[in-house]
Amino acid sequence: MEKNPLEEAILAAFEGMSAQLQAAARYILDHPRDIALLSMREQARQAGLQPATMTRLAKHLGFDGYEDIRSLYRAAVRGHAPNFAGRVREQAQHQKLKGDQFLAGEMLMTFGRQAALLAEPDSLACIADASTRISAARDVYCLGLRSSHAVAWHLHYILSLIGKRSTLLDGIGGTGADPIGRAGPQDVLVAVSVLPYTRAAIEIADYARARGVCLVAITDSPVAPLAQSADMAVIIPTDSPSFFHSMVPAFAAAESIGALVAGHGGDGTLSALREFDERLAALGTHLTSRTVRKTP
Amino acid sequence: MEKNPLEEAILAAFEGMSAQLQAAARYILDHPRDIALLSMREQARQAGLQPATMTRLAKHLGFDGYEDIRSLYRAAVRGHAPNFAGRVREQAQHQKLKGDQFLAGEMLMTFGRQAALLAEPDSLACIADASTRISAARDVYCLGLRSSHAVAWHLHYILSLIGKRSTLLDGIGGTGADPIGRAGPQDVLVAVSVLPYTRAAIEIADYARARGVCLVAITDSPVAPLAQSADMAVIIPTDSPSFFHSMVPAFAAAESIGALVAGHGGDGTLSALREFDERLAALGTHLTSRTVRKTP
DNA sequence: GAGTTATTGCAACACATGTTTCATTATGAT
DNA sequence: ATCATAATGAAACATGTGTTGCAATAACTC
Repeated sequence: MEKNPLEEAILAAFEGMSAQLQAAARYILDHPRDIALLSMREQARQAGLQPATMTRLAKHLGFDGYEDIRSLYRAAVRGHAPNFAGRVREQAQHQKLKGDQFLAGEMLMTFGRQAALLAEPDSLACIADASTRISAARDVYCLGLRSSHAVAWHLHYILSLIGKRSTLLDGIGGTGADPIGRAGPQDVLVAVSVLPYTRAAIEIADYARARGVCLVAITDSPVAPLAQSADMAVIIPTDSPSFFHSMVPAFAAAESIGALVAGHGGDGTLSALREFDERLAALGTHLTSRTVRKTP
Repeated sequence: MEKNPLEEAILAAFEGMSAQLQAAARYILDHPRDIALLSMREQARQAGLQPATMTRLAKHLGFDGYEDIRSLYRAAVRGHAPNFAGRVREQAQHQKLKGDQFLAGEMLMTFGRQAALLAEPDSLACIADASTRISAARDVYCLGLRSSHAVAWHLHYILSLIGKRSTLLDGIGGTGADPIGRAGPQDVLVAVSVLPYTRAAIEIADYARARGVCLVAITDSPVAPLAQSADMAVIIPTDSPSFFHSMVPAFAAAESIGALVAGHGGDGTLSALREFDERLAALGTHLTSRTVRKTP
């Protein structure tokens, strides 16, 4: 059944309602989405009721007016969260989380919603398309500047791990764009860029495109500069309750793409991972114990 | 991304639009659900545009008015399935989603669940505690190697943005641990490390602890090496349907911590952000146009 | 630089909105 | 049957809505 914020409240008060109020309440229970979408008068029309009845029901349920009910239902449609979000909200309210923890909770719930958006079929198709292009490429170049750097780096790291020839265009020592000079039509450039778009990223992407490199964009809108010139784009949300645009969705998309490319590799990936492990073991890179060491 | 009935029509007409029309079009593409839920004037307010612009865009796209567009988007929301996660599963079953998209969908749903775990009160308390310690610190050192690098880098980036004295211990040029030699009890080291734990990260963390530096760990278990020696630890999940342990939860935690530190800053943060903007503007780092550039 | 066209902001307009009030009707208790 | 209370429909009201037209500004062409 659909999300219905007032279901319990209405069921609890239903018996004590008059006929008209019950009819209005029934309409709300049966059409939660229309409560969000239609005006109160249009709802009353569709329910065959007087507009005043809707307002009266709202007051009967303890609200100031019907606009409060519509607002609640709009939030439900807008939130469109999986069940865990509702649970976290209730918990937050009951425990009276304050300040820091409230904001952090809001941010994390936003990340959850964003992950859900990315899990929708058209986004999944884009992620799969991107991974297919990367798997087919001779070389992969990963580009992300400023807030996008972490995303590009992460994808580069995963691809390197699985033996894919990946190059990070990160500008260290002023050499950022040099490697792209070797790229051609058999290669892929994965460029990450969100508002505010960095000029250098766009220019490098244009240059690569001019060389016939396949451009895969991870960006925040279909009309963003990168998306318009890309061969394909993975569109990610960046909205956040905080001042900072969130890079978590882009990071999640990049990790998903990297994992899919790994899955394409078959025996080659397995052997690359094995070589990696042996190399790191020889260099003593990782602790062999998973847990506590004695304090030195 | 969400259902967007006019995506193709907008993309096709985008280049021929004026600046204001493009901004309105972008708002529609980026907020399809709000198109259904909010009045045209409220949308214009949120987009920072004139109401007449919304009507003009509608006419530009061949409609009689903006109400036609809203009606289209309401229909899209009305047709939307109730439970997106359930819908993806059903669709997968009915349409026999191919391997890539199924795995990507599973990963993204895992990220959503992990976000929910991090949104629970004990995790939120740790995130808040970490942010409080960082805010109180004279200097902050961010450390994350290999797969943890992106997380450390992201936190470092946010802290730098808001004017916090942050240093990334990244080992470039073999100088990774050098800056920690200047650290003392007034400083914080944020170290990120998950299985397989890198030896260098643990050793640097130990060194810092020996110097009295407050150690904040972002790691995958309360009994991980880092957590055991840290002053406090943010425990993040890393499980993933893919071969690769996921760094998305750690990334989300780091971003949340950074945002909370920003919120502690008050006027200092605002002026730091302003200086940052001015510096970047002076250097021409970002594109001034949010949307398409003419094809070069 | 001048002229033309396109764009834009603003104000006015007709109409819709949600709420409140009043008069009428219905219901319940005695 | 009578009376008091609750419920109901309709109208009035203040405010918001989407659209249109006008004047000013910007952009483009010659």
